[in-house]
Amino acid sequence: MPDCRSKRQGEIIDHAIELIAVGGIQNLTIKNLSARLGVTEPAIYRHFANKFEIVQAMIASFDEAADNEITAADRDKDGLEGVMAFVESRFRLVVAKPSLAQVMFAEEIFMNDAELSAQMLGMMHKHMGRLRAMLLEAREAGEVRADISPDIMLRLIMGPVRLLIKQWGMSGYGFDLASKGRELIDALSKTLR
Amino acid sequence: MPDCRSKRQGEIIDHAIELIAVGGIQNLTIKNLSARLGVTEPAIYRHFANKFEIVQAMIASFDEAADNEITAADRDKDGLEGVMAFVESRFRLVVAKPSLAQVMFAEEIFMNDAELSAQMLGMMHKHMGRLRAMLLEAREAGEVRADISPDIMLRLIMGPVRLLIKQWGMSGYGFDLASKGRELIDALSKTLR
Amino acid sequence: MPDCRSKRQGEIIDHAIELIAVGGIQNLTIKNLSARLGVTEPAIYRHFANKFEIVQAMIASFDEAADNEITAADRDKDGLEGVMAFVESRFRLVVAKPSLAQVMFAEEIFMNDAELSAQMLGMMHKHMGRLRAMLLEAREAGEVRADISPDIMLRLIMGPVRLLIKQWGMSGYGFDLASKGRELIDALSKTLR
Amino acid sequence: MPDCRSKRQGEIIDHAIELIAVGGIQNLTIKNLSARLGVTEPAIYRHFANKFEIVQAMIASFDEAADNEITAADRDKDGLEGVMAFVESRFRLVVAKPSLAQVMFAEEIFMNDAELSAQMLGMMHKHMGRLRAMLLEAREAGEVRADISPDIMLRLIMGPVRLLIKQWGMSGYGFDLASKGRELIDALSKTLR
DNA sequence: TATGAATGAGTTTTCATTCAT
DNA sequence: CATGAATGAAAACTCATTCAT
Repeated sequence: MPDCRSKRQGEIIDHAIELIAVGGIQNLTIKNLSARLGVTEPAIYRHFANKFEIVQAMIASFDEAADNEITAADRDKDGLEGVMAFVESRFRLVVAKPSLAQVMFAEEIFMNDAELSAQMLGMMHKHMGRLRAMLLEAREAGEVRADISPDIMLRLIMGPVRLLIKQWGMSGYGFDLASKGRELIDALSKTLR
Repeated sequence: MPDCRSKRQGEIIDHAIELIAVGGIQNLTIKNLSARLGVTEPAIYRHFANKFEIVQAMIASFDEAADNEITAADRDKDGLEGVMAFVESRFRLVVAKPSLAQVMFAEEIFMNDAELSAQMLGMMHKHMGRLRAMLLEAREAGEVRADISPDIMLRLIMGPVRLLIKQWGMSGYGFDLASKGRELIDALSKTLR
Repeated sequence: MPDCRSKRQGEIIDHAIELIAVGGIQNLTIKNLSARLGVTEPAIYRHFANKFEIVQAMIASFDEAADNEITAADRDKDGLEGVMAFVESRFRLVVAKPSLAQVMFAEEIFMNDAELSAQMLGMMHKHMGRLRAMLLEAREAGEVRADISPDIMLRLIMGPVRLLIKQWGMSGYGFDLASKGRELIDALSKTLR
Repeated sequence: MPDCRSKRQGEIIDHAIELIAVGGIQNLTIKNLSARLGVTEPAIYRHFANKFEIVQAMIASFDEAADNEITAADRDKDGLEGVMAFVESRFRLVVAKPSLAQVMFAEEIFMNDAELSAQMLGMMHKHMGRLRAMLLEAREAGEVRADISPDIMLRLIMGPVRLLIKQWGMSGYGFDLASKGRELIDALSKTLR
């Protein structure tokens, strides 16, 4: 639903993400935000009722961004192929918008507020749920080994993906994530089959 | 070296960790800290020059805690056995002090300050370096598969470990980490051999 | 250049001077300042980034005030006449804005900060330099005695001027500075010729 | 009355003077003072009931120091000779204890507190009174010109003395005060006779 | 005579937010 | 749609001082 969001709101969210990427949530202040936008602080309140709503909209935008990155073709895939398409889309996502690397998988950033924390957790669960469904298909189709519970296998997949993306962010985007990502996907294929 | 730290300083650090575990760095204020200790705010400054030094000492304490958790027996182990002993010690560590689960692997918490950020990154690199050395031994001894680069294999191991610990923390310690940890270690043994 | 300063900034500076005049720099607190202005403390920070900048602007304003007090006519004068016009302008200045009496010549007030201290010293040197130039003219023109070095004569002039102004301030403006000033100028004329 | 003051009290006062000389009264804190003395803060309170008493004792010590600097021989002198002996003793005083240069004549330092302010003013008046008496003698003896009121002449003398000492302090003792002082005394003799 | 630990009151400054224009 | 001016609350930290030991 990018329709329910004005152009200016989108800009605010983008700058908010970048502020967090650069200096953590402590860096996300209305002052810093307005400075980046080149407006005064009260101007922000023309577009969002308060800071909470900005952060909320920001978290919602992660979901959207993730969804948009999964192509129509990918949506048809299932089983192990679907799992891998999902993982690939994560890498494409952060390569396209690097500041997401430090924010998207850092649930602890929003620990501050119970509601935001729940929203992040819900998102994580939702994505994990989608993955798990595909993984179960793969398992029934015999595409992946059956001696590891889907629960654990989920972590064997997403753990390294998240760690690689986090390290990329922390390194200041200091290596080629796309190629490292392909390597990782390759390794996952080898070990899980 | 806990000798360089007074009893009171240790208490302050413990409470600081718990404050962050509960509500993120935004929750680590001198006010909250002193309230938990049952003293007034200025009392904190008898023990640390400023907030920065508290956080710094806190990060240093992670290192110590991790070191202390690796038993003498573990230190003799090498190769794949050493890797698994390392991973096991991580689980033991957070089980013994659960609040570490939300803090130890959350490098983004300290993004705020370049120096603290570097300190966390350095710690991560140090631990990863130790693991990599053992992994190379395991590889030469033929204990692990050779078709995956040690670099990637490192992430295949620590990624899931970190994710499991994080999920345990986010769930409010809602599942048995020790048993899930054993399951994970088992799965890693199966896939990497 | 009062153009670079907003109306509100000018007010803040004026109140800052008066606070120092009444109770020294220890009396110049954001709290006292805002109370005098009838606003809350944070309101000050809309007009100055921090306390240091207030004091800096205050010192700069001394310079301006002094410059403005020297009339166009005075600027044309040179030699001994110029010197005396300069001295007279000092008296006019503090009579017009008495709180300056306790602040303008009290370099030690700003000892606290090296930069402010240097700024005050620089101002003193600048004014002394102007005086010295006129004094040298007077000397060459034979208007003043030649058996005293210009360096020392400078102090013979400004020392008493500063002391008189200081005493006026310390006395709570308890005597007629204008008439005492004229007396002093008269005495200087007699002794230096 | 140095008898009524313990050795430790004298040390505290000396360090207090130096703290002010270096960074103004804002630099005179119990913390800084105890740090210089190499003791903890409460230790100070063994020797003085509170900060106010330290500053009061410090001001009293100026008086003493000034008195001690006037030699027995000088005390016999009167008239212009007495005046000049007084002035010379001022220069000897600050040369012997340079930190006094920034404190002794800076009445505004104690503006903060009415009582201390009055104490400083009283000291100034006392010294000026002594000088005035000698100046009147000199006048009656025809040693100094009679066309300048003693009041003004007092300022013609002490103004330059104070300014020279202040400049010496502000310059970081960057010139030879003794020789400049002699030059000044010489100039005063020439102009006032 | 000194220390370790603490405190109440205050410091400068930042934060999210409001409101009249 | 945006600004200038402000605010209540809270942040980190400092200050003089106290008290048990």
